[in-house]
Amino acid sequence: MTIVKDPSDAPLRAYLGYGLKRAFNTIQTDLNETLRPHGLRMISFSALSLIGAHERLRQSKLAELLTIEPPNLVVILDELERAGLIEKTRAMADRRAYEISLTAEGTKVLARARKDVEGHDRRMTRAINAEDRAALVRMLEQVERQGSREHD
Amino acid sequence: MTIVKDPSDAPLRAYLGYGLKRAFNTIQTDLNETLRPHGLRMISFSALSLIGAHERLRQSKLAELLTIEPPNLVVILDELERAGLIEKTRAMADRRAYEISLTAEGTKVLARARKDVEGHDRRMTRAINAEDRAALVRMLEQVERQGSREHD
DNA sequence: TATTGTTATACTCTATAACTATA
DNA sequence: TATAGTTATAGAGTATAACAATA
Repeated sequence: MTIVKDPSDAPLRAYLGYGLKRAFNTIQTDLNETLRPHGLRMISFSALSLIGAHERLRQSKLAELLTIEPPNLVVILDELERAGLIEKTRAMADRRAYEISLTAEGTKVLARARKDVEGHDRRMTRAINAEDRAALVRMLEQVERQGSREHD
Repeated sequence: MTIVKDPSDAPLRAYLGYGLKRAFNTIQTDLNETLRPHGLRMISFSALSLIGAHERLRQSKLAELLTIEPPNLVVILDELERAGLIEKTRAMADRRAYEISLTAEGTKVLARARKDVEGHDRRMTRAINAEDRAALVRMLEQVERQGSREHD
């Protein structure tokens, strides 16, 4: 086991964004390795989870929840549809819109992937106790909200 | 001021990577806006800071500190050199290597940019007190280290 | 032979403009 | 006229292979 203790980047460690970027890169790499066997990546796993959590989810609503632009969601949904994990059906109320739902296969893949993601998550936060971890998640949400405010 | 309270992504809020990604996206957007007037972006500001903190920094060492691949650093340094902020001189000890240092102009730009980055940082962490903020930074470092370990 | 830095290249993520079909 | 979804495209960020100069 090797822990790098080089303090040469100390001047940057003072900024939250620097640590955030490095922690995120670490987690993203590990998460994508975790999801690859399931044919998923971070963003498509997120999409699949949200589709599983909502009845007849609108594509526009999903893009909003994922905070991605609609054109980028199209590619992700094409991927999930080709893999047989989701279905898109025209909304009865508005024939422009699509309602997205999991297929039986999608439900199975999501359950399996979720187990591995939970393992990944435990691995990444092994050194942090439950209370601190909850505080960490709460603070990250505060940072996220801070950026969506006007400079008030 | 608007705070989004839509709990529709609750199933994903359980995973650290999800919150980390969202917080990082928020910070990166704000930081890049902060740095644009200085002709810098997150990665080039980081490079400039490290060059300023080390005498005759080797290009290979800088890539390692920034955790980026050497080919990607070439582009960043070209950018900083064209802007007149850094100088590359051949190392006397090893004529393959370059030693990077700030120009007088680079020193000035770095000082000005750093002030704005500190403002950005205070803005992003306004809702978090000093003690919690220190804990946040420490936990992010733990997460980063966790990923660089073998699965032990 | 190995290492420093470079070139060329490719893949992912993100963002915008312009289009289509419906409303 | 406006909205839901799409197509095409472009810009970042990141990664690898192959090369030149030097060790």
